[in-house]
Amino acid sequence: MEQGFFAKVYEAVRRIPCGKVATYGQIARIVGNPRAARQVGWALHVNPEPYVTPCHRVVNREGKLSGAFAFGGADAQRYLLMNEGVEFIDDETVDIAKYLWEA
DNA sequence: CTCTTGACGCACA
DNA sequence: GTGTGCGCCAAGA
Repeated sequence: MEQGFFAKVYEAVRRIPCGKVATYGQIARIVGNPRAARQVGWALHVNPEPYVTPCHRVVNREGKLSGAFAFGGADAQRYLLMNEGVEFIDDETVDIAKYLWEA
């Protein structure tokens, strides 16, 4: 089941604690490819198990939602993050400066 | 096997 | 500080 890059992405994303958010670049760096931030998003795109891979805690460098959410839409993502205590600056932007996950 | 697209990031103007 | 362009890695057609 070792998909290599993908498996690492899922593993890193699952490490994100509740109430925290991580950036694609952060995940990319963890998996060993700091330049593969795009592939991180792709890994979540093919996210085989969105219930175990909290892609809703993964946002871009600006804390902005990707827009393409595998759970049910950005609306669901806002609800989940807000439910975890994450504060939103905009309807699709979280206060990543305060809720950024520290690996 | 080759080209384009893609849930991003960083450098430069 | 803001806007635009290029680059990196991987997968689909």
